[in-house]
Amino acid sequence: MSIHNFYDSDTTDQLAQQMLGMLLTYESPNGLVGGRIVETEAYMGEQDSAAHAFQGKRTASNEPLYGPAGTVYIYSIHGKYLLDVATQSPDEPQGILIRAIEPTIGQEIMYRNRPRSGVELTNGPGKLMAALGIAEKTMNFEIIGEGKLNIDVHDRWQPRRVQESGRIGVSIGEWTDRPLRYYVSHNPYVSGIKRNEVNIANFGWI
DNA sequence: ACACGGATATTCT
DNA sequence: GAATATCCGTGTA
Repeated sequence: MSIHNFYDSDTTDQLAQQMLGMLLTYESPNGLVGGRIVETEAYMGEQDSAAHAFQGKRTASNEPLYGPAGTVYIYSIHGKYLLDVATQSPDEPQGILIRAIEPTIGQEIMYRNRPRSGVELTNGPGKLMAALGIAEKTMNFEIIGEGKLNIDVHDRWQPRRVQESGRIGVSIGEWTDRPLRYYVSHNPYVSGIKRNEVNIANFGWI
């Protein structure tokens, strides 16, 4: 197995865009669940004022960011659990936050995990983790694809258009307005998308 | 002990 | 739509 993989094959912002459409799956105790990635954010490491590793900040909880490309980084905020994948070489603490998925596998299981209607199932980073049924950090330091969490880089739906914007919840430093959030234009599972932006016919896929 | 955050739910005009 | 209320793990003290 090579030490190089998708997660160090390009700059982190480029990787975040390329992840849109990929199939994310989790072999949960209740069965296989997952869906298509429709929204991501890139965090560019020590120089990025919004990143957990800004200025080299390194603690027990953000340590997975310093792991090799593809390391799972689950962290909690406001009592929720969020999913990141570390990018670039070890000790280069960049990463990508998975912000929303369009559910395609095990939807019944996910609606049981998170009893909300429609897009409310997975249209946010904490929501999608609750839907998958992940509420702990035990998968930290695993390499994505080597455990129960997987992102299939070869199984990718093609977005008609990729849209970018500033990152959500980021309000400090000069990186606040950098367009490092990416989403599938017109997809209903994108967080905060307006109803009249949704393309009900194709959900924004080719 | 305590303040706060890469969020979400609820409660209003 | 916008303004709270609440979530609880984490970092610093």
